[in-house]
Amino acid sequence: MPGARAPEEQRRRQILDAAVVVAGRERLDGLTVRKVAGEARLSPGSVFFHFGSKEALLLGLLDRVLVEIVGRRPPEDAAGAGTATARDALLGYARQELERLPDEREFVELFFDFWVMGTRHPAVREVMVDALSAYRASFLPLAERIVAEEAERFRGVSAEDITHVVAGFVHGTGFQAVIDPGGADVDDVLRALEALVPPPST
Amino acid sequence: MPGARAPEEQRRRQILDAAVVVAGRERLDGLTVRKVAGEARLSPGSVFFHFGSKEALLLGLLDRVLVEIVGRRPPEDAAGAGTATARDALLGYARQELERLPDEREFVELFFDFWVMGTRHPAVREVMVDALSAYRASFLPLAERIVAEEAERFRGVSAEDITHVVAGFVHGTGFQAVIDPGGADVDDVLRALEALVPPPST
DNA sequence: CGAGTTGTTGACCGACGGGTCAACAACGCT
DNA sequence: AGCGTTGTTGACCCGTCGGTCAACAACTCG
Repeated sequence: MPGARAPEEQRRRQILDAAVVVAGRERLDGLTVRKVAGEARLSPGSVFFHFGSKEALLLGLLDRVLVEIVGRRPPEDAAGAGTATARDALLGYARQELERLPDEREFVELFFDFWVMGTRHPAVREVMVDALSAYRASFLPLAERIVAEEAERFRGVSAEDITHVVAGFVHGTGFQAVIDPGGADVDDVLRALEALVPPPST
Repeated sequence: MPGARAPEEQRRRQILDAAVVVAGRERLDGLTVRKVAGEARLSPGSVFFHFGSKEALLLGLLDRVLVEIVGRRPPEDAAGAGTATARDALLGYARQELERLPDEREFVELFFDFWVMGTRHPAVREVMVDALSAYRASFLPLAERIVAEEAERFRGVSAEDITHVVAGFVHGTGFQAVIDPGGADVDDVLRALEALVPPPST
């Protein structure tokens, strides 16, 4: 029954919701416009009417994924400061990141799918690179405090460099967890990390 | 001209060589049996004759990639010992791993393609998980020396845990480099890592 | 009520992919 | 020489996918 209007922009939401469902089930390479349309109980033509192309649909989906992964950081870690040393806060941050992996597994997988896709796809790459940069920036203040707390030890090392190390560790461990869940115990790995990165000697 | 025989098993090599070329150019998702056949100057039917399915061809290609990435470790690092402390040797190992990324970029990209593919594909997953395990095992002796050198500091931490941390960092940084080459200076990041992981206090 | 606008549909198109297969060619063996 | 084995070819089958489009339906505005 053609013509059944929808309250305007809600259609885009409806379609993106369907895209999330389909991608959660079949991953990025299993996502087709037809499946998304079917999941949204619409015709393929309608999806093209609202998005114009599959690429635009994917970029819309990517935004959704990024909101879930990098956006919506728990508010307390910008502060993150409080009582602990910056080193403890940053390690706590890493712990928190790794511990939420199992819960958000679906979005994490999609995040990594887009990561690899961005390797070939310029538009996706740009969005991903920005997102990764924003991700590191979210704990840059902690890294700055670390550098400040032990100026001699971190001579010639910038806070950004430290965020790269932490992000590298978190993402690498995330990738590992995605292909081999239950392969390594998160708690054991984190304790190893804490032993490798000692607290300030002061 | 059908019937032009080839010296037996050399055809498989020829086809896999072509697969490497095609995958290097178009990545995993751009690889089709037809393109591989064309690159090898054979007909598609011939590829199916020798491999049976695209999946088998991909598994063959995966072996090639793994030989390049995890196999063929420089001989000196098993020793790796020599004069330096284990901590220095392990950090040197990480440095060596990151520095070869640009040179082997093609294979590294394919390695990560297979990594993500393994997330959905059981056969690929199994091979990848084994390869990652072998990768960590290649510097396990260094991790064991680290634990031994400072028993108190690493109480309750196994050498395997340490390899997970190092592998996580290396892979995460590798993924980052693949999507954003030239995003972070490898040398800077490594100096940050070295500052974060201090030498034994002895 | 009538005309224009905005959606909506599903058939359709062209391309392409994995896989099959009948025909055929080179070689080894007896 | 004759024959079976092993390759090799390329046309072909069939499904799917992104995208288009003519037809049509609801809603709006005059």
